[in-house]
Amino acid sequence: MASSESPRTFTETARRAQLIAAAITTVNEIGYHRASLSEIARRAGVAKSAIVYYFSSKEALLLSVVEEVFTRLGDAVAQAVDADADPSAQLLAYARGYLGYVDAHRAEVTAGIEIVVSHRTEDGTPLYLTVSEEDSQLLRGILTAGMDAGAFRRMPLTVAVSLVEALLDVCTTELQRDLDADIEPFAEETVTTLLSAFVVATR
Amino acid sequence: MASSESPRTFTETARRAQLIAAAITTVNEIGYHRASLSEIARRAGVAKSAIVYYFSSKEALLLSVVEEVFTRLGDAVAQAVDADADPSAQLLAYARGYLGYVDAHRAEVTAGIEIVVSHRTEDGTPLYLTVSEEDSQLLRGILTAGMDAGAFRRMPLTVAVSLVEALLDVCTTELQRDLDADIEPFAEETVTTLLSAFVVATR
Amino acid sequence: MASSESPRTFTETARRAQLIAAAITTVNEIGYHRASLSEIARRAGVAKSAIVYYFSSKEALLLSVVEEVFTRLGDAVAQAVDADADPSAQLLAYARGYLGYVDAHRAEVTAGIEIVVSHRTEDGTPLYLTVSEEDSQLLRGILTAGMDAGAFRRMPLTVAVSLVEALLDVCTTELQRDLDADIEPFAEETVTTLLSAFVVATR
Amino acid sequence: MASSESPRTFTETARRAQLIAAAITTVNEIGYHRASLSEIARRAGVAKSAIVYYFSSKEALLLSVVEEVFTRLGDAVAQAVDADADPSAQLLAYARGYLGYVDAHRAEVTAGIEIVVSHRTEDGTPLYLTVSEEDSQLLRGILTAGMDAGAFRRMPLTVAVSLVEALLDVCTTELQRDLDADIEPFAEETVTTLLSAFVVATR
DNA sequence: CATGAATGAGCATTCATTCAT
DNA sequence: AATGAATGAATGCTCATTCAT
Repeated sequence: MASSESPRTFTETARRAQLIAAAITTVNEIGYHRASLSEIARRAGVAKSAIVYYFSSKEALLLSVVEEVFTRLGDAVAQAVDADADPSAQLLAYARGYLGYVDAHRAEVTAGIEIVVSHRTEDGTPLYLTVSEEDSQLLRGILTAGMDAGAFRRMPLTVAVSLVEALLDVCTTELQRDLDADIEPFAEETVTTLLSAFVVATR
Repeated sequence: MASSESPRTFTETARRAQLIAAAITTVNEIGYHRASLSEIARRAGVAKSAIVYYFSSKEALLLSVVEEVFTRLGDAVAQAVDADADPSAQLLAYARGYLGYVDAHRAEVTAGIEIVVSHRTEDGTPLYLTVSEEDSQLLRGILTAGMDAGAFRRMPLTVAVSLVEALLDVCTTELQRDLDADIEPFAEETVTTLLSAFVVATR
Repeated sequence: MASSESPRTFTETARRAQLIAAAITTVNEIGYHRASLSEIARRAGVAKSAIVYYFSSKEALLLSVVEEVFTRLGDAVAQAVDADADPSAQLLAYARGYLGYVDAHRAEVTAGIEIVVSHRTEDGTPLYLTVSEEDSQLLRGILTAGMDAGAFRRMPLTVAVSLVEALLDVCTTELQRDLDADIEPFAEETVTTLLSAFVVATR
Repeated sequence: MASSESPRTFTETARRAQLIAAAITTVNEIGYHRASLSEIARRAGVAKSAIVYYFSSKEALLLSVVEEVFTRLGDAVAQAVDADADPSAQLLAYARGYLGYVDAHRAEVTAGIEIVVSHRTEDGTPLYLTVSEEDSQLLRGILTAGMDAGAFRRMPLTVAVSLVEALLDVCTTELQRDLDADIEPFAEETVTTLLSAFVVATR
């Protein structure tokens, strides 16, 4: 069995990565709800049961994809923000870091978003509701600091978070339309809009 | 047969409306991917085969839901915009009309969005790609006019459309979390952001 | 759907009976734990899904077999006992009624026993533990009355019930070996043993 | 290879005993039909393939459990009977020896019975049919001798054997309900019944 | 001696669809 | 106009077994 607490073997790590990659490809090619175990297995060149061997269920695999993708995205963004102290600069860094990562890792992010949007846990709640609660901590910190400092227009925190996330998702939506799209113009205007929406004009 | 080219009978129209309503309820209650024909039929109080009788397939029913919902939403928005001639006023009316309709028809819109986001056509393309191409004509007109008149910040039209739609979707996303949510604060800030993003300061 | 509260249609009743019969045949031929839905369906000449259509799961079908078999067996025994008032006569009638029914309905009873012995509910408890609690009421009544009247040797009720059931199962075990066995000698000695075990010599 | 004809090594003997013990524990904890190789291996603290290495198949392991358990039970009974020459005394010793061993080795016997009752060989025949044919030799000898000597009530030998085994199984059935049950009352009445069933009153 | 890796056959179940009535 | 009956393809998953190391 592969999902125990014991440290991962070399083969296990490699196989898991391979299967996660196959899952990403599959989701991008045929969409979340047609991405069956056999479709994923076919693309990975392994038997269906190999997936269950390494992840213990289809859901676990998909959740691993999500975790993998958004952990990396979160790390990239955190690192981008790290250099700045000023909320406005941080927000800008956040957006640039986010969009830069998305641009550089189109397939992963696109699949991750698709899964997060489409997947339902056993009780029927969508995944994006479960996931994002803790993941938006950095963003919430920046927004709170900015509003407290008077640098950002004041609004309820949840509203602010939703606005930022909605704007940043413009690019990923575009990528979902076409993985090879030129998102540069979208990214540019997104950033501009973001700043115009939050940063109050200083004299 | 019910799906012929002949004009709809009274019964047929009523039944279709009833089934569309049942589909909306079902999608809201258990989500798109659990909304099977039998679940919908159970809620409508008819046999599964009745759905196929009136809509020829499950997909056709869901597509009808989408068409119904977004046609009405489009009409409401068109009517709201109609009174104004000035692009800035039109954009404001567009947003207010859109958000007002969403607020007043939460269940329909939420279900429509859920379907549009989750459903894939046979070749795997998501529905929201197929649908929105022609439906954004009004918005594109307003934005083009505004940019041509120098009232709006200039940017590529597709980008502008995506930005507006992303911002307007903040409220529907919130409703997907909780159908009874108070979206007033979201709506307010969405409109403010929208205007700040597009309308250039005069003089 | 077929498992609702509504009264059974003619077809439904017939199909259910047919499927129960097929389940009995299958269990007798290849044993409980090889009696898969497809084996049962093959013997019934229907698709696997037809079983799920009429019973909502494999377990429900098997439980229906058990219920059917033991309800009828119980009725037959109750009717046999009904004529007598004296505990000793009742015990004799009980045994004769039981063994007579078993002899006349070999396949049903054999399959019922096999299922009851082998099946486990979701939490792992065997079925014969769940089932027999209430079903032994008649027997318990007879034994209690007999012991209270001094006609039967006195012993704990649960022990008495177990002894009687163990003895009566000698014949069904023999039938499990060979459905066409001559169980007459077994039945005869079972009854003799039963009486010698319980009925105290009068005078 | 481990299953060859060559004499068992020390390690091999120990491993086999360990795996048999794990199989017994597993069957008692989760029942025969959930006792998969991986469950057994987990409880034994070894890999699944280790079981196959020592027993060549799952079935072989289970058969070994049965053989082990019933050989020991048989030996214990044989030893108990050995002291007596008189059929009545021998039957009593047989029963007492049997029930004493069962009481003292609850887990083993319970698991053995569970396997014997539930398992089917490839052609579908239950195991208890295959097993008991030769194992009842001692009992058959006692019963034959007793009947020939006029000490026992005369009846067909197979019937007599079935009756004795059914009565002795009352206690194991009780243990299957609850491994910690107090079977003393059951044992007592079983013996009484056994004697009353077979031993003819001598004047 | 023992394992981790990988498989393939089989499982119960779901579900959109077809069709006779 | 509407249904109940029945299906077959597909799904996620279990598990004994094989095998290279």
